[in-house]
Amino acid sequence: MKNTRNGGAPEGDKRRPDLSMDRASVATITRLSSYYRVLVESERDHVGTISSHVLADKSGVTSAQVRKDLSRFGNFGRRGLGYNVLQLRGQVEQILGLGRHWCVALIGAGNLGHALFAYKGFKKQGFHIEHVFDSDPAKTGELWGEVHIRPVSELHAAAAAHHIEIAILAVPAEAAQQVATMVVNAGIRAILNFTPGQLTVPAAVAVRHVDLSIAIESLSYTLTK
Amino acid sequence: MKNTRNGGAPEGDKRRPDLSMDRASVATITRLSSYYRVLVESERDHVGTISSHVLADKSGVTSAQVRKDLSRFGNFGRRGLGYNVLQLRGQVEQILGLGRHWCVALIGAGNLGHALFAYKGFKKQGFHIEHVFDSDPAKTGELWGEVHIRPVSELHAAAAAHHIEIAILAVPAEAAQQVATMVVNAGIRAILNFTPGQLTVPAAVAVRHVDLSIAIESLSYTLTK
DNA sequence: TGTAGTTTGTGTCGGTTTTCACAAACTCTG
DNA sequence: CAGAGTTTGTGAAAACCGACACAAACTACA
Repeated sequence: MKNTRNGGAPEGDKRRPDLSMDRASVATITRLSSYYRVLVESERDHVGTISSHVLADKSGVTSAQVRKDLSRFGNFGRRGLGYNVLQLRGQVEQILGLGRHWCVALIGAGNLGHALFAYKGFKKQGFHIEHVFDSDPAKTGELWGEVHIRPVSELHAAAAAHHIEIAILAVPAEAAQQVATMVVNAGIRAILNFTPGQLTVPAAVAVRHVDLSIAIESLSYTLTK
Repeated sequence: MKNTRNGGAPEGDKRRPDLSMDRASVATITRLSSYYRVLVESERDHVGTISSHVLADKSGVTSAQVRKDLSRFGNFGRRGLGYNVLQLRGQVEQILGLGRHWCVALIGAGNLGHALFAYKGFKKQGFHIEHVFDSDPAKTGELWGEVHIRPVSELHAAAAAHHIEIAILAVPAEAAQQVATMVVNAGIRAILNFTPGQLTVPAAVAVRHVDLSIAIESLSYTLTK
């Protein structure tokens, strides 16, 4: 139905209504997320139009970078004017796959797990942690808000029954690989990994690594000079 | 016969006993952190020597990458043999500025702040959260382990008195910039930022951004395809 | 000692990403 | 409506980064 190239509209319409093209790099997507945040903020402040320059300043990149990034997905701007905040927010939302409901499972109900569970940023963008698992029988059965903590052995069944799409790993380092394998076997294709160290998973599974130690070590290096 | 270790040789010696040279990229430092983790693990398992190939496999990169990264800081390996685990661990430790005591302040004693405070990975690598601040009077005065939560208004004085080197920001988004400015004014030159959005600070201040939402949005994009 | 095997360190190449710079497209004002 | 001013979109250049491949340096063992 949708031709990927130049639109079907004859009328000399050069616009590309395109939304999903060949894979963009993680760096590009990360920047899009920043733009998105700025756009939401601008929308809240009733800003109607925003230029690549302003968007760039607020996101900490160059204006050329903003234009290149956006033009990869379509011609969203108006020359001489800039970008319509409302429209662009919608476009970026669609590109990033936001604006819908994602079913997320949290595995590991320790300190970090609890903080992630309570973090409002996830839910605000459609990522709902509706299932929590832990291997510790002492934790199992606990009630967090409306969510019961269940043993990880139930992960497989729950994933199938509730269509869990993303797993957040917040377990001890020793258990990380084992749990990751369980997640994969449960049919979940995306992992947000908060454990240190490398996870080995099939190529079809997407992994994003958030490593707290590495972040602070990078600071330490900079300070040491 | 080049000198292998020591290196007391005067000039004409091509070796670089160098430890800190011109800025390496954040990507390089991030990989060094991964190597470091593998080295510590290997040391614990009484592995005496490790090749770039093995180190690469365990870190999820190519062996050429490992050698390039390490050779940027010195000639640590022995051809035909590999790297001495003990020595290399020490070298990387020194490059990253680990193996010493860092005085860290945590600002924001909410859920995330508490999880970060309890995270053992920091202390294990020398980053000691010895000061906790919060603006909420309800929190102020609470005792976490041996650390009293103090009002942020005391940050400036505490930073000077105790030589705080790194600040971890875990405050609500709205307060982020304001608190960051306070941190800078207190003379702290490194910030590990867990709040969403861009911080504006002088160029002399190092900032590393850990953005939970952006990480999960990148997954969402990938799943959306 | 000599020779076969191993592994590092690095020059070089290829690809990707970012920046630059400018024409085209549009707005705005008088 | 015309002309001045703005801003996008995008080729082209530059910078950056990782992979490759191989000589040099070392080990190991007969």
